[in-house]
Amino acid sequence: MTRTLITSALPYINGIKHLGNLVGSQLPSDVYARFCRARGDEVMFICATDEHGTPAELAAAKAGKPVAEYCAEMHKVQSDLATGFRLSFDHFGRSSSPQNHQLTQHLAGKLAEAGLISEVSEKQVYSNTDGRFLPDRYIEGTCPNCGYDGARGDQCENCTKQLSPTDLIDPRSAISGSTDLEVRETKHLFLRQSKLRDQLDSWIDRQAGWPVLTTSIAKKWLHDGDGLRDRGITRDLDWGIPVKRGDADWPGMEGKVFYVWFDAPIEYIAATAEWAEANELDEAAWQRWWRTDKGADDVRYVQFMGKDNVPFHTLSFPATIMGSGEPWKLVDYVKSFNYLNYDGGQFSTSKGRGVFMDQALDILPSDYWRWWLLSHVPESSDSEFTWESFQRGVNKDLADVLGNFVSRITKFCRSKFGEEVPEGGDYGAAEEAVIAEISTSLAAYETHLQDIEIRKASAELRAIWAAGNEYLQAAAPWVAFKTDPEAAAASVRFALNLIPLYAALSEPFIPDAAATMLEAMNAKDTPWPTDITAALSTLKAGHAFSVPDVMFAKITDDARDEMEARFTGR
RNA sequence: GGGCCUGUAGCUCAGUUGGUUAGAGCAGAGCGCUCAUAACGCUUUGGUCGCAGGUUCGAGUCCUGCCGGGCCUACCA
Repeated sequence: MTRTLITSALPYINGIKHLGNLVGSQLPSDVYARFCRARGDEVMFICATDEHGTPAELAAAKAGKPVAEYCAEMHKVQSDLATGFRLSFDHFGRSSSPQNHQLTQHLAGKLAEAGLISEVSEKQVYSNTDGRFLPDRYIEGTCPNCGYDGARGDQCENCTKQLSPTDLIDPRSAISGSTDLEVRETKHLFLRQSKLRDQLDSWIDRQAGWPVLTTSIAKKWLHDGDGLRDRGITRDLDWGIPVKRGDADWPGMEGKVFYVWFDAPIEYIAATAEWAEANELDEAAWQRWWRTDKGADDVRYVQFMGKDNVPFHTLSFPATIMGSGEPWKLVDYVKSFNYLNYDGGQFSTSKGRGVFMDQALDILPSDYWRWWLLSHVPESSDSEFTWESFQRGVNKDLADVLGNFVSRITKFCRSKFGEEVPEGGDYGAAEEAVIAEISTSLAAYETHLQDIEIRKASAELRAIWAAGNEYLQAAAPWVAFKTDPEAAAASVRFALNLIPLYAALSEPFIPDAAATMLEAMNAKDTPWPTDITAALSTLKAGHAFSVPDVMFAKITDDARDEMEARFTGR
């Protein structure tokens, strides 16, 4: 049996994510996971909250809560939203888990043993008022280049000049506004990625078929300037994984924690260990997914992420894995996405611009969002959410093409033959033609899903739905019924059989509607089809069904205008 | 500044290693149907493929330059 390990980039803990975050990783990874499962793969689908770092500490402070408590609450919120969107994670973990602490410290120890960790002393800005070191972008001041007074310590947003915090005139803390800042010496661990550059480079070269977006970003980092730079993997923070070499203390690193980008990808592995524990399984149960010496050599590992995450997944994390000298599973395919914009601009948390996951579910069921977002997923370039496009896509594809098909054939059957599959007549040339057409489409659909070409897959799925309406229109059982009821019965039987087929094929995209269709057709165990002829003969004469409620209500113009006004932001 | 991506019908996008008359969905127009969520089906109007050169028997596809949009640029994550 094919074994597929799938991870989605970890959503950061400091708030509810917007639709752009959702469509850039979790949603497409869910489609792929569901498809792999339906096809019969053994799947491990992992995600988690990314909980460490300065923004988490600040968000907790703003909420007036201890950071551990804040993170626990937000994890619950994000976990519930994942459920709301039907994200079918086998485990939704936390990067703050004991498993991740242990594994992160273990890997750091191995890297140190391999000579891939160096200690570097550097000067950083410390805020006495805030009682913390400030990352570059948390320092604001006046730009020495253009005079803009809101410039950040890493870059001036106004003139785009790259800065360092000490360049700023009248620097202040972006957190408190305090000017009581000083430069302090602090020691940090660096991952010596540069020593692994050639190994990483040739590894990337061997990955034929990765998206250009993925490889071009990796190549840029490998070859830009002096090549891949070493990277600091520790921070002066309270909240995080304490710096240790395995179980042992790390002299000189007391009070420091690992950098979130060091521990976050390790959480993919640790979350699988969390899954094992949650299911009362032993270590071997998760190790067979991650240790090539313990069964993971036949696993195919696919990662999903937004483009901003690519360097960490193609370079830093592989460097950690390779450098450890231990047989951990490396990723086989890195699927990356561009961004989804909101009506001519970016989604903005601070400006309240755009739709966030909790708001979306308040407005409409998850299938509506899943369908539109997935059929517009930003694969080749950034894409854009507009209410008009959302309304059109949902109304046309879901309500008119799929929903109305189910509605028209079940209601017609009920009125002429009752709520059971009618008897009589045989399939003929018309049915054979549809079978041939859907067989061809199915092959294309599966190819696109295998290749993780989500947009193309959605277009193919839609074409399969449309084939049902085309068939009904040509067969016209409402006409045949008057002169040849047997022929009408055969047509109706055939069309009814399309419903469970559609449900099985649609499940990766719209799982709730798929379940509704199967329930209505009294066909809950319908498998992924391998033979369309057989699939369309599954429901026999006399098989009882019920007419489902309207599956997708249309979005009216008024409702659309209302939502548009509500989410414009300020 | 550097790098990468992108510009194809009114809109959203496909267009394999260059190969005849550039495709799909939506929107528009016409016709048909009346089972259905005024839904469905059929037909059809739209494109000097961003601009200008070049290579080639042949360029949407390759090369150069220019113009527009976007992203990344390593201490936010």
